[in-house]
Amino acid sequence: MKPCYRDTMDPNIVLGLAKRRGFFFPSFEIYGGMAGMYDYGPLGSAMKNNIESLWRKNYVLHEGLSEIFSPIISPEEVFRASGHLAEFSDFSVQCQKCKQAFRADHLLEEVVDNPDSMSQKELGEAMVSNDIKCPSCKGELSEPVAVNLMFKTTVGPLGGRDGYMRPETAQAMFFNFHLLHRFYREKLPFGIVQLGKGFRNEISPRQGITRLREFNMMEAEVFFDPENKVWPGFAEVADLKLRLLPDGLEEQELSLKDAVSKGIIANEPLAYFMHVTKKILLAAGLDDKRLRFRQHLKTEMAHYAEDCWDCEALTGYGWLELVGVADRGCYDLQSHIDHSDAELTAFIRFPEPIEMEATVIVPNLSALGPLFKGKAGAIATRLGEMPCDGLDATMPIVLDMDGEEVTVPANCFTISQEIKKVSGKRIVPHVIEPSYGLDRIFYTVMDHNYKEDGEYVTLGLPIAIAPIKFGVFPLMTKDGLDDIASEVDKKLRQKGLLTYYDGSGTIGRRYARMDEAGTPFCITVDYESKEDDCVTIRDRDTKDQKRVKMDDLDKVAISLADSSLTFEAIG
RNA sequence: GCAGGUGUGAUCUAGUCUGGUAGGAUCCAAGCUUCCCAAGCUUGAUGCUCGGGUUCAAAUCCCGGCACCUGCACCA
Repeated sequence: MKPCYRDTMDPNIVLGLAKRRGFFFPSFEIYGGMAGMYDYGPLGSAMKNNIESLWRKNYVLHEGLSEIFSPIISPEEVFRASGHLAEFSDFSVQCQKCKQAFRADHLLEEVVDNPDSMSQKELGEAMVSNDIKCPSCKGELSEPVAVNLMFKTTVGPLGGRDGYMRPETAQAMFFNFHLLHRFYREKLPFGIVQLGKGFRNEISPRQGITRLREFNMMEAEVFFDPENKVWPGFAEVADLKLRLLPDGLEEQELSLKDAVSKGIIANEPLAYFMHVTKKILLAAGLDDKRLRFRQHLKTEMAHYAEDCWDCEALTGYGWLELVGVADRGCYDLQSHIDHSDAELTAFIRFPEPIEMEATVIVPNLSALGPLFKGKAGAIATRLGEMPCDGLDATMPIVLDMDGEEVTVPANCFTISQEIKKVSGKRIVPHVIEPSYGLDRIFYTVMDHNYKEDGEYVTLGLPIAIAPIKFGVFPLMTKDGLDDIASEVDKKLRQKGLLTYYDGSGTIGRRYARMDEAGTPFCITVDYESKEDDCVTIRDRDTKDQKRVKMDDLDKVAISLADSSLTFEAIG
C-alpha cells in the first residue's frame, strides 16, 4: 500500500481508521450507498462540533461577528440574484466518438454572440447550423443537455414556488443585510457568520469527504466602507508571516504588512482574515509546513472579485482547498439590490455636513395636474430628476415619456437656486468573505495527525479538537478499583469533559484504543490509589505518567482541556 | 456522464483463471490472569456489493445496477 503522494498519507488508511473508529463512513451503505454522502459517526460528530466551536471561538467571541441561522431551502429568486442559477445551468454536449464532454456555449463562443444567454433549443440549432464538431477528434456531438448542479425542489405539496437547496450559506447574510446592519447600529465594518449545510449535485463526487454532495460550511461575511477598508486587529498581527503563492510569482513567506504594501494581497482586512484562517487551522492541529495560501489566477477568479486566496493543505489527495478568503467587492449586495426592492446600503455620514449650491427644477403641481391628469405625477418626478444646466425658465421643456413626446409649458415649473445640505452618502458596502469547508478541514485534521510507529497508530489531535478528552480506566476491574474509576469518570463528565470509561482488555490495549481515537490523556486508578488517593495521568504523545491527587483531578483536567496547563507542568 | 480497474465479517486479505464444506490475521465481546503500554490462554459474534441468468451446484462464469479507485470532463 503506497502513499498517493510522497510524504503524504494514503487516503485508504485514513478512510479505514475513520470507519473503524466511528469518525466517518459512507452513508446508506446497507442500501448500496450513495455517492457524495457520508455519515459522521460518534467520534466524528464530536470532533466536528469541536472544530465548529474552535471556529466560533475565533470568529464570534474574538472577532465579534454574530451568527445567524437561516433556511436551507430558498426561493429561486435568491439564486437568480446570486448568479448561481445561471452558473449552475450549463448546457453540455458530448462527443459520440471519443465521449468527451464540452460546454455548448464555450464551443459557440467564436461564432455566435452571447452563447451563454441562449436556450437549450437555440444552442442545439446553432450547433447544427454552424457545423460544430468535437474539438479534439472532430466527431459528431450530441444534443445539448442541461446540467444543473443545484438540487431543485418545489415548496408546497401541491406545487407552488420553485426552490433550491442552497449551494452556500452566504446568501442569507447578504439578503438580510438591512436588518443585520441595523442590528449593528448602522456602523461599518461589521460581520456575520453562518455555519451549516450546502448542497451541490456534483457530477462525480470523489475522494471521501473532500467533495460531498451535502457538505458543511463555516462562512463569514464582513462588510466594509469601500473607502475605509480597515479592521481593528490588523496592527497587532501585521508582522506575522504567511506562506503565499501569488499569481505569477514564486512561493514566498511575507508578513501581512509587507504583502499588503507590496500589493500582493489587495488590502488589510483580506490579509487579516487570512491570518485568522491560519491561526484556526493550526489550532485544529494542521501542519504549518503543509499549508499555503494560493492566490486565484486572474482567469479563475470571478469577474467581480477584487482578490481571492485559497488556503490549501497538502494531503493524501494532493493540495486541497480548505478555505477561500475573497474580497467580493459590492457584487452580492448590489445584485440583491438590483433583483429586489430592498435598500441594502449603508449611509456614511460626513464629518461635517456639506452645503452645496444647486440649480433645481421645482414642478408646479397645481398647473401640471389639470393639464396632464394621470401622467402629472410621473412628469413631476422626471422634472425633479433632470439636469438643469442651460435650461431657460421661460421656455417649455420637451420630455420623452416612454416614447411619447410631452411638452411641458413654462408655467408648470420654476427654476431656482437652492442650498442643499448633504450630511453623508449612501454606499453599497464591500464584503470580505472567508469561507471554510468543514469536511475538508476535518479530513485534513486526520490526515495531518495520523502517526504510525510500526503497527502502532496514534492520532495526535490537539485537545481542543479531540472527541474524547480523557480515557478513564481501572487497572483491574475488581477490588473496588472499577468503582473508584467510575466515580472519577462521572466527576469529570459533570465538569463538562467528554470521557471514555474502559475496563476491558489489558491496560496496554486500552491505551492503544485511546491513542488511535486521538484521546490526549488517560487516567488510571491502580492499587496504590486506594492507599494514596492518587491516580495516574498518562500523556498520549510521550507516554509519560504523573500522579495526581484525586481531589485535584477536576482542576487539573479542566486546565489540561482548555490548554491553560501543559502535561509537563503538572506538579 | 465516459473509459479502465476494483468489490470476501468492523479492518486487511486467501480462495476466482480451472464452479463442488468460505480460510487466515487484526479488531470486537465474554472469561482467566495484581494487568501501566496492542502479552498469553479459553470461548464467542460478525462476511462473499446487490439483482438477474447459466448450471445438479456460483464468491468463482455471463448480463445489469450500486459503490469505491484512476484518468477525462466538471468543480459558483
